Amino acid sequence: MKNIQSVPFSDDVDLLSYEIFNGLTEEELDSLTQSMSCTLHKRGNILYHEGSRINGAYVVIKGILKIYKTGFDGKEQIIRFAKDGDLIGFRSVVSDELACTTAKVVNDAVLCYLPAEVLTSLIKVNPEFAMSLMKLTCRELGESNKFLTDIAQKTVRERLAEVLLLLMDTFDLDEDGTLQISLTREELANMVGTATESVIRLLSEFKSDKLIELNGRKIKLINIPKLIKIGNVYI
Amino acid sequence: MKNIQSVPFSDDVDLLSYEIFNGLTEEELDSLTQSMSCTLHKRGNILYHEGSRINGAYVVIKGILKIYKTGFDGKEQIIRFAKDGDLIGFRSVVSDELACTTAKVVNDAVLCYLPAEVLTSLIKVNPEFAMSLMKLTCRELGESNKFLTDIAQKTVRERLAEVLLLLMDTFDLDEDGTLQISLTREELANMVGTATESVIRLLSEFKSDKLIELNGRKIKLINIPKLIKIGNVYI
DNA sequence: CTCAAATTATGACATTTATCACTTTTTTAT
DNA sequence: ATAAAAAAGTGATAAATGTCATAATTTGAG
Repeated sequence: MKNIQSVPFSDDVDLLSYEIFNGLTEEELDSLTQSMSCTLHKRGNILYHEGSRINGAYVVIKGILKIYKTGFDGKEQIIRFAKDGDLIGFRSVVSDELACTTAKVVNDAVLCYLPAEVLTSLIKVNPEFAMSLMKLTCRELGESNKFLTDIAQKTVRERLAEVLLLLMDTFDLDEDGTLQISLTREELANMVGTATESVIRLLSEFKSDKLIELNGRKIKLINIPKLIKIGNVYI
Repeated sequence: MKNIQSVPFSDDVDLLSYEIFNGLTEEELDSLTQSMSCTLHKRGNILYHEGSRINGAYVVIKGILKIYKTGFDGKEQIIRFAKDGDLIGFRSVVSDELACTTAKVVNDAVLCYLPAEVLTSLIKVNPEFAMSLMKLTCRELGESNKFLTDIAQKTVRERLAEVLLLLMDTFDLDEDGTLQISLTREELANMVGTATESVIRLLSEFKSDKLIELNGRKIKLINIPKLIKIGNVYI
């Protein structure tokens, strides 16, 4: 069994390159580097479960994770994805509540663990760090509210177009316009908030309408302005 | 015209009694009291509009406001209500973004204005205050994600039951079990994320099923356990 | 108090979306 | 390489919800 889900990661990691740590002093960064342990996590590995107690946050060095909630009937609702430079799990650490989401590795990831004490003491010692963390949370809150409104008011078709554009913004396209992330139809459905079959049908429609091209899980966006129009996305 | 939408409010306001200001020192509280101006706002008054720049936050001393986003077709989505002791508008101040919601007075309110500079300097000077503000935001984020999942996965019927219970938790019931807040059917629909007609029909159903009693905008909850069951609400 | 405006209510109907049952294709583990 | 499992795809159908039209009722400004 490939049950070795997390193994030590030895490469040097340069924390400074991550936006969140901008405000830290030289010494703070050094001691932070000391107290962090980095591990490699395989696809499918769950970092923490909704409802569990978290004793620290993770810095995503590499890879992709999905952050989702589980509805009462077991269906996942993907809240967001985390990628390089993102800090996950700190919401629960800060608010001192149980994890309200599950974090699962989608693309193999290198993660550095940041113990709660270290995080909270940094917040208390370095106001600039506290401020940037707060900014982060506030932005997330803004996005969450935006998405809430979309799910409440837009049709599934609109939301799917929007999600494709969101994935483009988050993970970019490669040279030929293909989304750099590949998700199952079910995962797409869990982002959009609909049934898997609905996503399958709508993707086919988008394909017939020459908005996208499909190649297994690879989605190539070929008419972005039209997708923007369908999704009623203004930026 | 009753266009006098905001008038000075002279009564003494005891900031200490609000949870958010717990961590402040005597002096900080004093100077805060100095720099704040309190005003009375009438029902219907809009404090700030989505998309506008905010130069400060407001402490709600008394009254109720609805915080909502406007969808692309003009339909409101109520994100939450603010009442005594709540701090509103600080998300935009902290994240340094335009307001992503509109705040409108539902029940006449006394609000104290807290200029951005004062707020940010407090965050930088007092780590405990920063921490409690961050906790607040993190909790809000948790709630927003919870609601997002509910809207994505639950039926309108379930969500309406849930919203009634949420209103009970937020605003309490009076002696005979009636919700202390009265909203129009449209406002309820804008919370639930559905059409006004659907709310009207479902409320009638709940009434026939002896779960609630209706008296104009007053809603009396008479079978809370059943509402919990219908709404799939676990606490 | 009075009247216009807003809200509530209701029925008929259209549309969207979910569900179920099943086949085909792809992925994954050994 | 191959079998088993997972995912993708499709059609038929049901259920939920939105929309529109219109009437009744309530609210609130003057």
